[in-house]
Amino acid sequence: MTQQAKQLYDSLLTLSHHFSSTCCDGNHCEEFSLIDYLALRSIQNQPHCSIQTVGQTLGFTKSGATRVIKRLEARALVSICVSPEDSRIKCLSLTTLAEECLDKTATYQAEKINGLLNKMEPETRQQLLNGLQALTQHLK
Amino acid sequence: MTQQAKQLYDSLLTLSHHFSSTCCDGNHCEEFSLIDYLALRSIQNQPHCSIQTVGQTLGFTKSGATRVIKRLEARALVSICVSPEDSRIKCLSLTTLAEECLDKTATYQAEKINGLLNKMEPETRQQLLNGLQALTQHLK
DNA sequence: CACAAAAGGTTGACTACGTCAACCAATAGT
DNA sequence: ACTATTGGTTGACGTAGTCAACCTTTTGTG
Repeated sequence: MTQQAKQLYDSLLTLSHHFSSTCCDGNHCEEFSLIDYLALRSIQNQPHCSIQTVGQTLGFTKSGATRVIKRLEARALVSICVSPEDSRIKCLSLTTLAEECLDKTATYQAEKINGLLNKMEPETRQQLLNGLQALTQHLK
Repeated sequence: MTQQAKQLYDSLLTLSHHFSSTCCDGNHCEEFSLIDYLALRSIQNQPHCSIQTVGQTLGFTKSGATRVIKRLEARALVSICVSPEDSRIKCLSLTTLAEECLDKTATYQAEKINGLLNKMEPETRQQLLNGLQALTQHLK
């Protein structure tokens, strides 16, 4: 039982290391750190995402979040405007460049993962997917 | 199909972020970055591990590897001696402190993971484990 | 209404971490 | 012997995030 969990932990750490940076290998697309990628996705999923919201999803302080957003803005990946309701808050949104890059990256990585999955039995594959989704669900 | 892979990629990134630092929450034990933890495990698994070997398993340059080892040595987690066969090479080994910490950390994390696994069906659990191990195997 | 408290965000000083290039020492090849 | 190669170290550098202090805007209260 605990043995099972230790093996799982091992696999998870290996995977974590492997996916700690994210790219789509050239193809006129940006390369992202895991953090930057998750920040962009956080902005993508929230309608009027604030800077601190990004910080919370990443587990950063607000100053850290500011810096992440700053560099994404410098790369023309996010656009920033002031909230009409509360002028302290900044509303973040993705540029079309960012949308494209996220899409390309997801597709590229999905293909790579597909390559791995195809080496597995179809039902094992589905089981893995179900298991992982259950696991990430319970993480929250 | 690709949809499946994209979902999987999502889950993997979430997990990667979650496990990017490793601790056993006090308990008289050290807290590790993912890198430091993997470096220690690399040393643990290799009989007479050299510095560059660590660098290779982490995907670092040799200078990066030197720096990782240096800080682990400063924390009294690795001991270094010169290889009797080739005096250019340094042999790394874990101190007993490191052994203890790795063990405690693995146990602690395994318990946490067990908590998650227990929320899943027993067979789903085993399927997840099998699937993940297959996946990490194919990564190499 | 006024004024203090709270909340969003920014910035400077700092620390941690890894790369690059140049370097030293030791081994290997011829 | 003498050169090339290999393991390792170090200084200069760039990136990245924290902390604390700060500004600005909003909120809450007497």
